[in-house]
Amino acid sequence: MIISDNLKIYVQKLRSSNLRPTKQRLKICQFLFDREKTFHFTVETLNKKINKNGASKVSLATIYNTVEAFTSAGYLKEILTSKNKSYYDTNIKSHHHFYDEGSKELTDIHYSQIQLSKVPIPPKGKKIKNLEVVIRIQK
Amino acid sequence: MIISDNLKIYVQKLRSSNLRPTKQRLKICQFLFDREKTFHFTVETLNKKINKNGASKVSLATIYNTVEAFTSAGYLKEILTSKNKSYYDTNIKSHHHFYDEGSKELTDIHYSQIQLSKVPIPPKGKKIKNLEVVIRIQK
DNA sequence: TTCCAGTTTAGAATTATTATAAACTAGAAA
DNA sequence: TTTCTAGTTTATAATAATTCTAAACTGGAA
Repeated sequence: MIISDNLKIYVQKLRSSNLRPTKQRLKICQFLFDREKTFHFTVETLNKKINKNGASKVSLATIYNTVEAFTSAGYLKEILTSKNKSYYDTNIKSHHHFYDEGSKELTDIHYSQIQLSKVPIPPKGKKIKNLEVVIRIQK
Repeated sequence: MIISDNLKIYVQKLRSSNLRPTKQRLKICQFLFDREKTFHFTVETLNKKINKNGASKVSLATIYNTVEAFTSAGYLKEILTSKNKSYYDTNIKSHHHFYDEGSKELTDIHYSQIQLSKVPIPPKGKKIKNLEVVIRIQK
């Protein structure tokens, strides 16, 4: 699934967000973003995949720190679920999800697949940051 | 905020779901459902409120068991958030939420306030159980 | 080359939830 | 009413996810 070596791009990207391009962050960048399809994950799954067969390990704490930093920087998006675990998505564009209650799997719904014809006005002094739809499905 | 003593109604309601109407369950029913406005809570907040000034305490384990039982029975609805904590809502009707990222508070959005003009077809063999919109707001 | 703020790390601490197993109780049946 | 038992409650232990801590490490400016 790895497309190409976008290392220089990642270095720039990280610098532009005041994140030092460390070995660990670049490794995680390559794993997350060098792919065609978007990727859904939890810290647990990311940790397993990153440290599967690597010579040098990335610590769990760093995985947590990095995911948090990338989310704040806008490179990742947190997904809403009812599980007590954080889910992330490499697709940061406005889009929605199917959540399969049986398999507990998330699938993207392209933003064009859902159209809202009416949206409420936010409370005074607040503005809308984003709008997410989760459609729970079952057999 | 307590409206009236609906004890008999709760006894019937619980029986109809094969839940014995125990002291603890009835106490929780009265607290949750004897009110005009709907109520958002976590197990933590519910535990505090139920045990605030009561002569007899309801154990935390029972709060968990009861909330789980009431959710399965359809008396409560789990709310989708990005926090690692379960949120529940006494409003089980189809409706949506504002989630204030600053105060971390949830506000109901009546279902009529949001209108969808296009909804995707679920994957084969699956059907839609529900559809929830969360609008994140900030200053 | 030096230096230091930013980063990584292992492990401890914390928080939310689930599991366990003994004691209790609602309510059917005697 | 009393007896009996499956369902329920409870304190506590166990587990799981995340955050904290503080010591060691490092990118990159000077």
